Amino acid sequence: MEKNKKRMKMMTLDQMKDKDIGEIGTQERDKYEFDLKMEVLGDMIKSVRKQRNLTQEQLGELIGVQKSQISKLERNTKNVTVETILKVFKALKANVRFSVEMNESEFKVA
Amino acid sequence: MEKNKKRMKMMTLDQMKDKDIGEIGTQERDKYEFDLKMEVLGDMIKSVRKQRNLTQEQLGELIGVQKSQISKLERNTKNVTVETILKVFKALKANVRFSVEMNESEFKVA
DNA sequence: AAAAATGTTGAATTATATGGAAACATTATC
DNA sequence: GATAATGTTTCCATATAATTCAACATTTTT
Repeated sequence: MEKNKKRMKMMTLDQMKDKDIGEIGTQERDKYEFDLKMEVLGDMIKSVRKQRNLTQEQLGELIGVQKSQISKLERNTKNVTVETILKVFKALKANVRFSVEMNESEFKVA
Repeated sequence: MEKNKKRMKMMTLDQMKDKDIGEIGTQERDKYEFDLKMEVLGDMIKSVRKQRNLTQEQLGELIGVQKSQISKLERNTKNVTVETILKVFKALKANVRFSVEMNESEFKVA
């Protein structure tokens, strides 16, 4: 993260900003937050796809699935598999970063 | 990413370092890379759990699953669901970050 | 405003992730 | 090195993610 000055535009979601993860909320709150993240994930797919100027059908072809599947990935606030995420963004030639951080430590995963 | 100078230790995996995602490899290569990421993900769980000084059984209790399930998540190079990832790291009070970046743009998801 | 292109939805199917139980293996503790 | 604690594996059930097809809806183009 030192020399990562690659001048990037950041589209940070307000709702997604750092929050006290220590304080566990109610179950509804948890579900809400999960749905939010899933929704955002779908938005990301759509957003990147648009930037690549691809239709759902075209993206589907790249991956090997129907356009309906892409639509679902973009709109459904359902759960998703890591494999699916990687598959989609790979087709979109986008780099997926997944990291976990604790107090003082951060662990890069991909 | 500007004022993210929160002094963090980074455990970067050599194998995981930035690579040309534009150049799509063979299918075996793809699978290899996917397995790698899954393996690393498992390692992360284990690593954070250890830092929290928890046994698999204890972590399991926090989440509400058997220790065998934790073991599987840590060792299995299988696919995993986003919900599961979040659930585990939430129990570990660790913050999960997931982002997607293209050429010039980065999109924060969580 | 028709026609064509693109996106959405629902129902059904298939594949597979989640999970428990118990037996086994490994590692720590005495 | 026996005992206890921790982690692993296998077999199995259940839930649900991935996917298709086809009809429908929306948006874009002409």
